[in-house]
Amino acid sequence: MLHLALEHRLRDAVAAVLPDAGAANLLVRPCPDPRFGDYQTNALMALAKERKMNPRQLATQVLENLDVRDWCEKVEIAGAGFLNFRLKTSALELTLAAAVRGEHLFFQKAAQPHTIVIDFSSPNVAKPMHVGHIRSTILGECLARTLRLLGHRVITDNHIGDWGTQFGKLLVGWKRFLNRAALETDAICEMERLYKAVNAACEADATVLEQARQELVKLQAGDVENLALWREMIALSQHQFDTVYGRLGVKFDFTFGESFYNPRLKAVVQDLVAKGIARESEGALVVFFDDVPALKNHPAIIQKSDGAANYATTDLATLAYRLETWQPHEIVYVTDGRQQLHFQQIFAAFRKWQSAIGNRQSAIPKLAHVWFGSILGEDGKPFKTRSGETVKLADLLDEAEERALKVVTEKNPDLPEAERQAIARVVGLGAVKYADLLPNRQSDYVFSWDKMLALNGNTAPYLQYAYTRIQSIFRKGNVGQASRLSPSEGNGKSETGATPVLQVPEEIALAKHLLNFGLTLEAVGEEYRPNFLCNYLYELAGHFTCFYENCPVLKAEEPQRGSRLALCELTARVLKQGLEALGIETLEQM
RNA sequence: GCACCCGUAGCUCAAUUGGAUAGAGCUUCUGACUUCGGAUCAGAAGGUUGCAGGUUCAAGUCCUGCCGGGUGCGCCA
Repeated sequence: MLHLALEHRLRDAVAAVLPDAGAANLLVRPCPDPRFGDYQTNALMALAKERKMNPRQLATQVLENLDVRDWCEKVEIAGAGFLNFRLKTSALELTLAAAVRGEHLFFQKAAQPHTIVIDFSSPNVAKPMHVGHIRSTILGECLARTLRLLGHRVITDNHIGDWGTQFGKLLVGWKRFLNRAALETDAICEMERLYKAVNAACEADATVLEQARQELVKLQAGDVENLALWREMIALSQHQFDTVYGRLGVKFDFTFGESFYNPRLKAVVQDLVAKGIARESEGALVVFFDDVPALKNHPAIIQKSDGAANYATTDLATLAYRLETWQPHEIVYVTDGRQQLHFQQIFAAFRKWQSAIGNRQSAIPKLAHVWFGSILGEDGKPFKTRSGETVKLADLLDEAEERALKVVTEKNPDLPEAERQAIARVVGLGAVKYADLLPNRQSDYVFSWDKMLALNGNTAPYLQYAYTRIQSIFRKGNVGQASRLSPSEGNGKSETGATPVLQVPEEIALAKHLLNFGLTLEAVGEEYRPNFLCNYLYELAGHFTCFYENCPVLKAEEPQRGSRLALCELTARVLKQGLEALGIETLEQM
């Protein structure tokens, strides 16, 4: 929070010394070690180097023009040219007091809100959602929530796989092997069975394969019966998606599947050819990237030699649609890392296309492929069930809740069963999500029930527990909801409406960490890395427990009691808000 | 063969434009007032960041080579 103010003043000071210096890299970040101070900037060293200046001398000059007396003790020059800032306790108290009054929760909305399209989850019709969809879904949802929290206009779009060659086989299966009763019991399971049955039949009998082709051609030609069946398959699948998303708390603004873009594909291909971006090669229409070294040997096919479009065509049409419909600043794709080459091609082709159209550089959105690694089993190989099948997402969530219920029952056997189940749902789902968000997204991670449901260590239950302990203080102290913080009050009348007065090191450390919530949210949004937020919240919980161990709240005398209650309240609100950004719920007790 | 990603403590993972003495958890060991919830906390132990060079005031991070692992590579998505 205050780092922004410091940054602002730093820019002024640098501008006074070096009027032509760019401000973009003049960042103020938390110190890695509290002994150096609370915040630092190392930007002056880079700046000095650029201009072949003596870094400490530059630091001295900047310091002469730097006025941060409102917030900081004496600023120090250290090492090769760091500036170290140490916050005044009074500045901390003022910032906390503003938060108590509900003026902010340690973050600021973006000064210039962006429109950001996020494409994630993307399951396939007629197939069960499985673990392969979990990271995309959870990461995408978290990014959407975080960016919205920061004030951006976020548009989530589920690009489901509702078109393609598999429907030929599915239609054959539907017409020949459909078991209506099974379809009503478990539609996805039945459709999966049909697909497998036809696949097997195709291998045994080539005429079945031919039938599948014909059904596909009929579907593509708009055959009424096939279209109706196809729509039914989508509707049944959507029902499954909705169930899973409902459990996960995931919502989409739009679900424009691949088929949505069918009517646009021809025009896209024609335009790419007309603009000289795609050309014929071996019967197909292909985009070559001679000017992009990494893609020199990887051209993209946008129309197969049989005249059909493929996924590259659909993705380009999708980009064009999003651009003309929403004029976004950014379009973000959350998929696994294996699609890196594909998205490089799509992005490169799209840029060529846009500049050929004559779109100005500034009108072309930033395109980001937010990719992630695989989920592995404890044996280090792709995560599968014991029998070697992919793990269905619904089963995984069931198991998470079951395992959480066991733990809850063990810890709290006296709670009524319904309550234990409600807790188990929040704890179990939170654990799964957190386990997915905590690792750096680009690394593969090993799936472990024991680790994610562990009650200590860097896990969701630990954070949820920290939250419930705070709530417990309020219950015990009879500090009801009504008398607690709300944006409209905070005139000091209520017990927690008191202005925090920071006296002991644990209070100060906790307060300083609260201030960095916004910095963390911004980093998550800029780097698309929710693990920054996970680690921030874990550290926050750590600072809180340290405070909790050393600073009695309810037993303290006024005004310290009110001040500490306010610290508790602010911590609880940041924990709740942070977990909410991760898509994880909190509980009053567990 | 080419391209991309990864290699950090016994294990699982962090490390914010390259930034100061590489941090957590698990495990092990030692402790903590009938405790505002012990589902907790404090402390200890654990490292030549795969190897060898290079750039830099500063390298886990950038460059080159090598070793080991994963993934992808024109008509699937």
